[in-house]
Amino acid sequence: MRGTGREGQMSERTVEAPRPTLKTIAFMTGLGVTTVSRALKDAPDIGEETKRRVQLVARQIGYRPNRAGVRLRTGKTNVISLVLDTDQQIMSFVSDIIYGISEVIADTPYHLIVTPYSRSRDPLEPVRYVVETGSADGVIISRTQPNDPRARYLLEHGMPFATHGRTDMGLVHPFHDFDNYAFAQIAVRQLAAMGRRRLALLAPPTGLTYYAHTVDGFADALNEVGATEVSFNAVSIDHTLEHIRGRTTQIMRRSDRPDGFVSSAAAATLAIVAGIEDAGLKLGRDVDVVSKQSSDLLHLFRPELLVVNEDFRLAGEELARSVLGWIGGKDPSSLQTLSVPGAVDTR
Amino acid sequence: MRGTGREGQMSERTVEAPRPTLKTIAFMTGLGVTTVSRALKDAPDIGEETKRRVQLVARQIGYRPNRAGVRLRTGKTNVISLVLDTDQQIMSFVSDIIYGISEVIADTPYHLIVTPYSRSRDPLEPVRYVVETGSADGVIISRTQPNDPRARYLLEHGMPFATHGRTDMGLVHPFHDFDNYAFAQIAVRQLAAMGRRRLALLAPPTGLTYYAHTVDGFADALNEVGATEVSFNAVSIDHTLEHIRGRTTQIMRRSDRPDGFVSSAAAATLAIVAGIEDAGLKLGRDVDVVSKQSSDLLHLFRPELLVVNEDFRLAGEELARSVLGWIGGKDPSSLQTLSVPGAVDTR
DNA sequence: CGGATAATCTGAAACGTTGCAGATTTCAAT
DNA sequence: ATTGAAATCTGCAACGTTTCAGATTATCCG
Repeated sequence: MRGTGREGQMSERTVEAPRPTLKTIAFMTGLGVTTVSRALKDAPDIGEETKRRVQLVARQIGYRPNRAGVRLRTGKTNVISLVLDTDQQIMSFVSDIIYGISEVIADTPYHLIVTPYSRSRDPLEPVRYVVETGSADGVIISRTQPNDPRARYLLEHGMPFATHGRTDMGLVHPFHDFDNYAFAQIAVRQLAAMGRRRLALLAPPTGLTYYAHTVDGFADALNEVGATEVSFNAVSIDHTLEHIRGRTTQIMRRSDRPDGFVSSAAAATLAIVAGIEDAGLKLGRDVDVVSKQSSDLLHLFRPELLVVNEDFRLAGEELARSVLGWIGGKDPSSLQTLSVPGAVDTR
Repeated sequence: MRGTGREGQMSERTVEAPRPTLKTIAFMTGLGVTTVSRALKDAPDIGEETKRRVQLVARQIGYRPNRAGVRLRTGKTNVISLVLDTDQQIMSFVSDIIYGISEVIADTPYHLIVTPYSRSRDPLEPVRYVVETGSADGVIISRTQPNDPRARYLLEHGMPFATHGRTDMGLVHPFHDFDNYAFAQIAVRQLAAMGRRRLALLAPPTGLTYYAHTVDGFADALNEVGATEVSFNAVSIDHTLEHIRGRTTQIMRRSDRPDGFVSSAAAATLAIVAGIEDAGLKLGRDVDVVSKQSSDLLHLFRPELLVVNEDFRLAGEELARSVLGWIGGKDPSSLQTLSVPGAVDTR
């Protein structure tokens, strides 16, 4: 349109008005910068008319406070950091959580930044980074452990956070959790109601808090319905699908094989079913499987599967609300939510 | 441990040394702040020994430049913004892309911030926000369209970016794309080699660039192998799984039903197979399906499925490298990568 | 009318960083 | 010795914001 041809990557920029600042508004209104600043935040010592005038102008010219300025002056970053485990295999939940968080912070000044870490390295590292550099006002962590060094560290350093999953350290902090005790319980009850008596559990990895919840719910319900457990302990949903599949086949070839499975993850369930069929057995006839899932795919896979839904988007929303609440000064103990599973969906 | 009990949420904080700044180092070394600043960035007008001294001290006390300070002064944010469509259903790719990006920026000063938007709203909104507020040094966008207003806008405003998928506007910018033309082509060839002659394509949504690529590859290969197309145009992978399933059943009940499918997404493939079976037909006998997948699940679902893998983590890595490259001054035309699919995995 | 009080506004300083325009010192060439 | 250049270092100012400690004006009371 304009220019001679190769202007170089950055130069075609049209002449733009520089971004308006407080100074701009101050000049336009004839007021001092301080007054403008205070007027915009509705301070009591500014005249009503002045406030309206300033706010009108600000809106008209599309004023947006400069984040770096605010951050430098006040230390407030308006950032939430989501700490993610990069070498996780079960990834489906990540996007849902992110979407959930996004939705909640959409009409706040907050930004979401993703802070990855590798489980093989120091799990404290990302959290320490955030605290030391003050790069966020709040943190969300997942894969929570009963005695979670990250939660302890954040608490000690006064950094607001929320955990996905509970801890068990006698410390109070916001969390959101899915009631995995209830999940295992209703799963077992469902299987028992279908006449299944020898049940195996594919549990979460042992280190995480919800491992214990799941195992407890499973055990208590077994007891309640008078069924017995077929040990499947050596495996968890963190193992590769190949591994789960192989171990399932093994266990299904034994004479004392289970006639029911409870699976804590959808992907793992695919492997379990494959393993069952590798052993020449049939789902729904020889064995039933209750599985958690976070998106509605398992019924397409095998209609016979029994599923319980876990909503990770909701988790993201709750987690975001919790951190924001804590940052906003609410009592952490009031920011704890537990999502109870619905009934088993047998389709 | 210490204290009387209820100290309130923020107060347990141990007395911490304030974060070191340039001033701290200046004081410790007896130098001026400017000198320290310049020494840390290895400027030519600072003595060698001084540099070593300053850098040593900086490392010892764990100096980390204050991002707000840098940003305020220089405008450099050290942030990459990933613009995401929040009401996307096929989500599996999100986490992979994020992990890929994270991996690349891990040993750079960059942070990744996720900027969500709802497709129902103005797609230009998030991109405009980033440009207007200068909240990132570079942007990554997905769901790229042939004539993409976001890419055009970013280009016009001199904001470095990379697109996941190509555009077709005669403008040059970095991108990473999967070769969907090749995918459709080898899929068709594979089906033809298995004796399938009446093929249907479950394509990407029409608005996106890779729709055309896929359709072209499909058509060209059909022509090459002398097979015919059974139109499946009214559906795309963006439809609900229920919808795809129903339409598949319909088409499979027709007398001129297809004996082969090419599917552009794994989740959709589940629905296609369900639809096929709803119609009383059998995968591998009556019909074969070639599907793209991004994680290795489809073979667990039905071993008969033919799959081609698309690596979204790689995409994330390439996209991150591209934006960083552009920010770093590289020629955009040198930052375009195309990922060619491997052979069809028949297992 | 003096003096207090309230209401409203304001400049200066500071947060941490970097670019600019010197300042100081050293040393070689004249 | 004088000049000049090179090498090395440094104050100051500015980025945009908020807090602090007033300043100014208007209003009210006795």
